[in-house]
Amino acid sequence: MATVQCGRTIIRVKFIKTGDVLDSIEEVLISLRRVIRATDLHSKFLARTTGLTAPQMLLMQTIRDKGEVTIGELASGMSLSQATVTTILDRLETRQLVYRERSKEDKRKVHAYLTEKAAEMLTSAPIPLQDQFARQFSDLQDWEQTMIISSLQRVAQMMDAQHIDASPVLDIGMLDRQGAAAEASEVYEHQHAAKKSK
Amino acid sequence: MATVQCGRTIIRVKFIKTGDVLDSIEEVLISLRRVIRATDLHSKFLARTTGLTAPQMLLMQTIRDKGEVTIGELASGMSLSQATVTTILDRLETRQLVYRERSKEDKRKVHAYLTEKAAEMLTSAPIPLQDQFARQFSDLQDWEQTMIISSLQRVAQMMDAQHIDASPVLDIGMLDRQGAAAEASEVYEHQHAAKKSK
DNA sequence: ATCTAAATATTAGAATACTAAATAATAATT
DNA sequence: AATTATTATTTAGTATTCTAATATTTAGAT
Repeated sequence: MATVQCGRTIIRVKFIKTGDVLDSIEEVLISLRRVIRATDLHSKFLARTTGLTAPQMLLMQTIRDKGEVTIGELASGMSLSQATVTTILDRLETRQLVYRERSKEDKRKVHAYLTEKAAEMLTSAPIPLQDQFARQFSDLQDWEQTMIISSLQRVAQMMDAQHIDASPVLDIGMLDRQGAAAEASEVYEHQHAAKKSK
Repeated sequence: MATVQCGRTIIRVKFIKTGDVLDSIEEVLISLRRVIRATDLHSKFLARTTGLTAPQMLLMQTIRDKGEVTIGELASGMSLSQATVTTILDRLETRQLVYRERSKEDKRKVHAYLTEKAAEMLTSAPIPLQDQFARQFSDLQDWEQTMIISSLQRVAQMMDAQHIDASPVLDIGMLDRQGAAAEASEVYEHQHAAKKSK
């Protein structure tokens, strides 16, 4: 019976030994493909229903989330070239979903803003995948929600590990930051120091 | 201390109560975005290094996996229109990565095949993301690998639940199908019957 | 102050992806 | 035989994405 400390939380685990690591990886990849495919189909659905394409939608969401952003920030944030962002913004601007204003501090920069219309569209837009997912997710038990979150964070961390040197272990303690209480009953030595990225 | 049965396996869990379900969902979505973004960046990288675009690569992989496929099967399998598949195949055919043959049984149908060149390219192609991921994944402990797999399968299942009526709970027993042994120590009543999709 | 270099956004041009509609060929049905 | 359905292609139009070139502004150096 293994026991592992996660922040102030203890998890005691007894689990099967999977037959082959390669098979496990294959299962992970299959699941990931399924997830990615589902989101892919979803964004196609959104494109059909809203008349906006996925990049357009994503760009608007990014503007909403980041507030006053420049084109360059949008480009690097979305991993696109500035030219691409410009053309997408052009299309959004002709639909009056976005407007641009040159910065007063640095006249090289241009800020992008959402219009009222766009803000409404984003809030009132159908987000069936997220909604449906959220509904199902909230029906799960706490331990399962926590498990999923930590697993996904771990996977995400491993995937953009290009930028990270050597922190192969998820900071499960992050789960604890909501301020929930937990009592320890057993402790497993944590092999790697937790480390925040960014 | 909650205890849950997963197939023949028992997991005993004591975990924090996350503050707010909405926050949890937000964390899940953020992680998913990170994962999807990582794979997205990866396919861009592949496109740069191999000279092929992501759809082209995916199409070739699909042909390899499915064997003798028609254009329509490729289209539905990849959720694209036949026209799109046709044009992608056109480009692959000019590069001599794919060839087509009209079916003898049903002359409306056209089968797509990989050339030697393509098969080689697929096997020898750099798959650094998967490799890197696989390396890190295999370094994880068994319980963590299992946790990640079941979490991902659960998420994937919830995401394409459009097609599924009402089986909101992951068939964790699937994890057991490798034939590994496990001893039970406690049992938590499983609320939902396991159910295989497809 | 002037010149140079860097940063920033846009434009232009090209390749790809995607869809819908029309077309053509074959198979199945009546 | 005639009609209908299936399958793949072509065509036309829009969107995405990149690189390279351009213009403008800012910052730094002389």
